[in-house]
Amino acid sequence: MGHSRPTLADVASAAGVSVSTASLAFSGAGPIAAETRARVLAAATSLGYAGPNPLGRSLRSGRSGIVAVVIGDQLRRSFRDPVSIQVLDGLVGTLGTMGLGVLLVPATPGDVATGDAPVLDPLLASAPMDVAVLIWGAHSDSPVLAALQQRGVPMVIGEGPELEGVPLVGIEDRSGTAELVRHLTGLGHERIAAVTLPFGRERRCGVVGPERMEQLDWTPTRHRLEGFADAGVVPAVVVESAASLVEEGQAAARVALAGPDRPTAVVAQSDLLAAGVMLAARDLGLRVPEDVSVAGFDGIDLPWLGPDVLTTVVQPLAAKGEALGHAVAALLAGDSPGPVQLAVELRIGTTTGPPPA
Amino acid sequence: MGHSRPTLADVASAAGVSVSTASLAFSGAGPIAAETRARVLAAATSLGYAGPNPLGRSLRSGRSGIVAVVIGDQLRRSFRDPVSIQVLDGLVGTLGTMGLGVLLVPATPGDVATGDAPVLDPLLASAPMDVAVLIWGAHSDSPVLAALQQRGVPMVIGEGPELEGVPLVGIEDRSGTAELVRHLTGLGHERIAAVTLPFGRERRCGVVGPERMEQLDWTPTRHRLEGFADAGVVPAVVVESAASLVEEGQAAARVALAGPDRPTAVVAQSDLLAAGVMLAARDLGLRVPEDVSVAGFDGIDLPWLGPDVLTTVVQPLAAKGEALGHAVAALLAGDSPGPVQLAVELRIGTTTGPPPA
DNA sequence: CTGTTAGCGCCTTCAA
DNA sequence: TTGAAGGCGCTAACAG
Repeated sequence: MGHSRPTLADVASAAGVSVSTASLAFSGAGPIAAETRARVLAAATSLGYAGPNPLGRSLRSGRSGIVAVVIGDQLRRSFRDPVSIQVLDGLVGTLGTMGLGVLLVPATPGDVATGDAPVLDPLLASAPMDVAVLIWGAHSDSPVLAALQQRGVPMVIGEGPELEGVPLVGIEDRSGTAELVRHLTGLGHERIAAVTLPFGRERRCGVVGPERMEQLDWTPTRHRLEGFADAGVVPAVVVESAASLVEEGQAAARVALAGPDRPTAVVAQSDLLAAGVMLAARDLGLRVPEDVSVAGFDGIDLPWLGPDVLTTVVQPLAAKGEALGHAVAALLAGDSPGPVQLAVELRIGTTTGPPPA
Repeated sequence: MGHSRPTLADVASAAGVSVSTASLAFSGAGPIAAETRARVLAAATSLGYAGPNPLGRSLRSGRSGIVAVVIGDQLRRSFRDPVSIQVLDGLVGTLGTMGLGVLLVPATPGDVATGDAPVLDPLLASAPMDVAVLIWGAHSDSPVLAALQQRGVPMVIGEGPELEGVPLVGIEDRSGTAELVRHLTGLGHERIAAVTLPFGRERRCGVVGPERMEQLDWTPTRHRLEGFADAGVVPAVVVESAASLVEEGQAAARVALAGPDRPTAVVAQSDLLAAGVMLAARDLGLRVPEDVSVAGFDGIDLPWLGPDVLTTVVQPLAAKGEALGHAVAALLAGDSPGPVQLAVELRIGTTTGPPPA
């Protein structure tokens, strides 16, 4: 009783003005006498009024100022990867300057696995959001897309499939990989293994055969594999990983480097995977790059690789986040921005060299 | 015109019922005939109505369903650390089951450094939020605290100072460190170095003297140092790091292990720092643990440490996130939960052993 | 420059 | 079991 938080009406009456005048004093969106404004602000201070309630403002304007970022099943899986973190950082920063906040929305609920039924997190259907960003991959058949479309929430996709009316922000995965592969063939490599990112929703780890190749439903994975073909190379073996993590790369490399006709080079689709490949090579007693060359993708810091510098395709991660942010802004302004394709750069390190004689 | 999204009123009139009845059909919070309900739902589907608008619901209920998580200056700094990610994951999961979403709110704006003035991110003042969580440390004089208190937003603090009426979730940093230090003294170590987490807002890297010790304003750093005293040990040298990162630990260790009277053991206040210490030791030609013992804190996975297993104090990270989530729930339910102190566990690995003879 | 009026979409009394 | 009415806090028209 009595000590509920003051509203704009309270402030207005304390200052002896009308509510709309008080509103102007805060928003500044209209002419107001400096003295009136000061009086309103003084009244606000004395009442402990901290500014207009965002809930009222939202309802009135139809905008919440909230951008949902849809993350995979679990945060710890999606964001153990510094790649995602850096993109998110660029996004949060860009949106922040526009007064927009980022709401983390899991695609599926965190508590219990419900077996087969692809249950969606209720937040997807009920949380306030002006736009949704699918920051890292999206499967074309994802129920997430359907749910958002049903709500009429505009979307921005990072690294995903092309969808009608959905702005896309990607990088030159394909030509970047091609350039990397040409670097290796230029050094004389002929048997090159590929360690890939996940293929789709169900995560597996192991050698990819023709039938599995048909199930490939993750855009960056596909693009980066296509880069091999562009360079005129058929991988000696393709090993799929279950996630972009060091230990996954290690497991995949143990498979890729086994067998009689060992590849002389391994191209991993992420730097973390590449780091795992290096560890596996070390465990197998192989020197890098004398016995086997290793390359990655992303260009993140890996301080613990020690004296080695990974050969990799550097992608502009923060810029990707910013581009996603600008696409969001454009959408909110009523535009429908076209796809953005950011440039990558091949960085030659010390982990690639000529194949063993 | 005309194709604005349908409202509950539209659905109600299409179904031939009143708005309040239609509301009941969706919320289920009241008696309604199954047939009426079905009719409303059918009308909703045919109109493409995706459920009650969260903005209207929020204004009415006074709740946004949004929990702000205040992050440090930059995401990439705060969340490059797997420790924070795992806590955040536990928090997002727990809040998700209660229908609450997590909004990332930077403490300071991301775009430009404004020199001296400690500018706060405008989201802190204007974003909708029912509760704010300061997940990782809070300085007692932080303007963030003042801003939130001014708005009347209830807070939960992880690993921070005790504040009147603010629930705190912490771990047994102090006794955990003490136990670790006793393990080392039990092995015979007498000269033990400490590599600490940051001391406060201004990040430095280097040896800590008495005057700097007075400026210590970060709770976990302080607690973990106090653990030394509890074990009856005065560190041979205390080196402060600027962040919990591998390269920082490496830099700190280069300082700690220099000089004539080299410590025989290094206790780092995080596992990432400890990993850096190990790299530095390797660079200096020191074997671990034969020449120097190394211990950490956190218990995260470090697959690339190779055959070594780090001796460390394992803290329950996901459980910390869950505890934060439960504190939020309690606050929203009108309770004021007391402080929570989670247990830690000393895990002896292969990186600690007797000092060199 | 300031006040009046009219909702934004929803939920919750209360009465029928 | 359903309907009618009121208002959550704010802002955008318009009128003065």
